[in-house]
Amino acid sequence: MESHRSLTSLAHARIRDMVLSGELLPGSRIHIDALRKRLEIGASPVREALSILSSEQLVVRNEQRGFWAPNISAEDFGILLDTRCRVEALAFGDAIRQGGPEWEEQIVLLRYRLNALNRTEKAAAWEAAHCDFHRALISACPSTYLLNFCAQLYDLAVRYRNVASLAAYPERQVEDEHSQIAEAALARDAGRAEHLLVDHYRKTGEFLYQQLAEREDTALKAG
Amino acid sequence: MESHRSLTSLAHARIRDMVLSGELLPGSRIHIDALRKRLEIGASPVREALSILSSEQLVVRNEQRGFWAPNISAEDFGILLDTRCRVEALAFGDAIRQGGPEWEEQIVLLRYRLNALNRTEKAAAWEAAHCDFHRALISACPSTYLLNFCAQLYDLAVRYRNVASLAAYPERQVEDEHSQIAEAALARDAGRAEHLLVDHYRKTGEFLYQQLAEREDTALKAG
DNA sequence: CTCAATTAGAAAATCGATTTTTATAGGCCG
DNA sequence: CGGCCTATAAAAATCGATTTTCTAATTGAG
Repeated sequence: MESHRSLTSLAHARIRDMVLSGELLPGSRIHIDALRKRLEIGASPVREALSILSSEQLVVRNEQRGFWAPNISAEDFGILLDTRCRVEALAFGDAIRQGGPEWEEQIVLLRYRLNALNRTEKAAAWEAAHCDFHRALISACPSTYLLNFCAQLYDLAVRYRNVASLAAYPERQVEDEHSQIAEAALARDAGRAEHLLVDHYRKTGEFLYQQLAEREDTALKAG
Repeated sequence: MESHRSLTSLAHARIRDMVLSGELLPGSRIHIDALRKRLEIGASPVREALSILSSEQLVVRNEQRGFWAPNISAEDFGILLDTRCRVEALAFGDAIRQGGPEWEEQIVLLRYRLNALNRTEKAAAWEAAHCDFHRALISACPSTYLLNFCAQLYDLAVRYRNVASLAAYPERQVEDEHSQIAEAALARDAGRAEHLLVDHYRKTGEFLYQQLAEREDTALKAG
C-alpha cells in the first residue's frame, strides 16, 4: 500500500490512475459520490483531487455540473503528439547541453533497466521504467516549467495509448530506438538526439493516430 | 461585481489576483482561515482554489503544512523568461502559418486598443489590453496545450513584474515594438515575427533581471 | 401532436464542526 | 548551558450534513 501525506494526494494518484489506464472511459461522467465511497474518504479530498486533475487536463470540469473524463479524437492526439515533439525537443536540447555526470549516469542506468524488462510480460514495470527513462533524458533541463509541462504531456500520451488499448501494437524495435537516443545524448549530439527522439515519438504515434482515425470513421458510419 | 459560476472559481480569481499583484508577498504564508473570512466563504472552495493555483505554480503547496506564495529569484526569472521566449515562439509560428482572417482582425483591433491606452494613467486597463493583445497573437495556434502553457507563463511573468513594482520602469517605445510584431505577423513573416517577439520579451525582462540580481546582492550583504 | 412550464429526483457545491497534524514555548535532564 | 522532550496552541485536513443547482420526466396548454 502506498502511503500518502494526505487523502487529497491519495485521491489524486488513484483517480489519475483511473483516467490514465482508461478505466474511466473518455467522455464518461465522473461521479464524486461514487469515488467518495470507493476510496472511503470524504467529498473534500475527492473534489480537491479533481480540481488538480482538471488543471492538469486529465479531467474536464463543468461548473455546477460535474466532472468528466476528457474526450479523445485523432485530431486532438495529433496536436498533442506534435506539441510534445517540439516541446520535449527543447528540454532535451537543454539537458544535453547542460547535463552533468549524474545526468549521464542516470541515462545509462535507466536505459539498462528498461531494456532488461519485457514489455508484454512485465507491462506495469516496463511502463514505469519507460517513464523514468524518458524523464531522465530531459532531467538536466533547468526549466522546471518545461519539465512539468513535459510530464503533463507524457501523461496525456500514455492515456491515449491505454484507452486505445492496442493489444496488437506493432512490435518495432523500440529498445534499439531508446538506445540510439541515449547514445546520441551521451555523445552530446543535440541535433541528432533531438531528431531521434522526435522520430521515436512520431513513429509510435503514427499507428495510434491511424487507429483513432479509423475508429472515428467506422463510428461515423455506424452512428 | 463579477459573477462567478461557483465560489471555487470566485476564490480562484481573487487569490490569483492577490498573488499576481504582489499583495501576497513572495515567500509569505497563505492562511486558509484568513482567506475564508475575507472572502466570506467556507474552507472547501478556498482549498479547491488553492489546489488549482498550486498546479498552476502560482502558489506552493506543502502537504499538511499549508500554502505559500512562491519565492522569487533572478535565476528563476531568467529561466522563466527563456522558457517563455522559446515556447511562445512555437505557438506564434503556428498561429502565423495557420491563422485566418478572424485572427488577423483580432490582432489589428487589439493592437489599436492597446496603443490607445496610456500605460501609466490607465494601468489596470492597459494591463488587460496587453494580455489580450499577446493572447491574440498566438490564438490561432491549434494546440490548446501550448496555449494554456503560454497563459500560465504569462501569469508568472506578470507576477514578477508586479512584485518587483518597478515604478521607475525604463520607458522604452513599447508601442512601436508591439506594432512591429503585429505587422510582421500580419505579413506572415514567421521568422521575423518570432524574432521580434522574443526580442521584446528579452528587452523587457533584462531590466527586471538586473533589478532582481541587485536586490539579491544587497540582501546578501545586509543579511 | 408539439412545446413550454412544472416538479420530483439526483448530483454538485458548500458549510460548520471535528479530527489530525504541525509549530511553539516552556521545562527537564544530562 | 545546551539539547531534548513535553504540553499547548494554532493551523490544516477531513468529515457528514445541508443547501443549491441541474436534469429529466411529466403534465397541460395551444
